[in-house]
Amino acid sequence: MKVGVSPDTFPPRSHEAKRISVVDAAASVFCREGYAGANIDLIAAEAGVSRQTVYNHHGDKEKLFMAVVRDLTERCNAGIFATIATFPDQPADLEADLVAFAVRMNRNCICNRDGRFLRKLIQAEGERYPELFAEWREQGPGRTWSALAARFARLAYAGHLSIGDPDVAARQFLALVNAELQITFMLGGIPTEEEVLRSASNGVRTFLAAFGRKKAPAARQAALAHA
Amino acid sequence: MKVGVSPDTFPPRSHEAKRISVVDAAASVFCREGYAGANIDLIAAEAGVSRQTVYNHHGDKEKLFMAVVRDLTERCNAGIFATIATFPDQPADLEADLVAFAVRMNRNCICNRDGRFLRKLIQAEGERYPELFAEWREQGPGRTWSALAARFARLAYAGHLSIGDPDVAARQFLALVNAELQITFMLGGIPTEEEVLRSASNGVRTFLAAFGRKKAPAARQAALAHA
DNA sequence: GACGAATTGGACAAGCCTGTCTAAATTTGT
DNA sequence: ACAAATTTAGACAGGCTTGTCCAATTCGTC
Repeated sequence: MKVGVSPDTFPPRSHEAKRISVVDAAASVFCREGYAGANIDLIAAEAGVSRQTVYNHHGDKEKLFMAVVRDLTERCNAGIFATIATFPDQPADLEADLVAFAVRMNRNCICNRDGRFLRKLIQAEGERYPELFAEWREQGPGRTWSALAARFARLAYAGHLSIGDPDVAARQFLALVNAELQITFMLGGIPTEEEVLRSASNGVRTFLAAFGRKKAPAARQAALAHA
Repeated sequence: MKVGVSPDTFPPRSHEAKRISVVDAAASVFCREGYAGANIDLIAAEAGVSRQTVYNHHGDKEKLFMAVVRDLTERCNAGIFATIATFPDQPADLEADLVAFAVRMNRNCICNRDGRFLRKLIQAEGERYPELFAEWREQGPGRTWSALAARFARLAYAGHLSIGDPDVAARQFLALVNAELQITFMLGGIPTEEEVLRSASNGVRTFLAAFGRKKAPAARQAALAHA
């Protein structure tokens, strides 16, 4: 309607650019100040546009907030699935590969701008907009865990791991590799590259101690039969 | 000054009762609405006192907020250490005892009112009041992990566990037994008793698979020697 | 260069919130 | 029962914020 959409050129250059700029600034301010504390004037200033432009593009504060959440959800999910695609299916060195994967997951999905912002908005406003975040819950963690569980199941099937329930293993993997970063996340901080690596290394070591392929599966099955 | 403090009687009965009532209501409202969105009138109404009484007791909104955080921090820490005191030092059934401990930890420290409220306030306002929450960080998680690590070290020393770094093991224990509750916590929900139990059971099983003392150390070492 | 759309800055009303003040009512201890 | 302290309801000023309106300006396009 508004955009003529000529064939091979960006029709609304600065228009769309400003829209994005507003959403980005809004994400930052909503996270820093909370929904109630966020100030439209501040968002406009941070986006480098006038207050009126914010209203032109997004209607009102609540619609702007929803646009922010949808935007972050979409980008985060894209990042997560792109990262899961790099899961080591045929590991040369399983421990090293899993650590590298965990570090990628942290850097690209959890510690980056979108991840931190979305997490904070969910925590702060999740109860106020249940339907808005229900969507995130299904599209995000739900699918993430399934996809990751499938990868672990494949590793188990190939004999690299010894896993009971792949869904449980996937959740525990994520919990383990982030175990030492919880406090930093809680306070909104960004862990250093070294902290991420150490947490991932320790987590993967424990994960493999629990699920790593046992060299003597017969003995293990015998022990289980005993019980 | 204000309180005469006669020897053996509670000088300000309903006075102090109202103060507590205000702090409790304030905790609830601050959590639900965020600091900026919290409304003193609403807090007063929820506490069953007049707005003026809130100001009489706590001065202004920011002081009230600090009182809330200190209150929650204190009670949470007390609960945590009371629960850690119930750690199974001489376990009859290590797995069952650790599961029961994890469930207690969840019920008494993490899922209860104070725990949920404090977590949410830390997440939402931690960056705005660094010094306020730095205190929590040192007194809470710092000491919790040390205390828990000491308990695990003792179990290891007694031959019940095989642990490298007790601090890492303590953090990973907490991460594992809460692995399946993360999403619920994020959205401010309260997991059911059954969910808590399942997460704890799965977490402890994996924890013991990684750190449990092997029943047949000779066979295991033989297998390792094989490789 | 000219046209139309988007943007800007500012003024503006309406509403809400904090924090103070007051006089009346209530509670507390003696 | 009395006196002091506390609590209450309500009014109130001051400040801030949202969302609208409008005239002037800038920008992109033809």
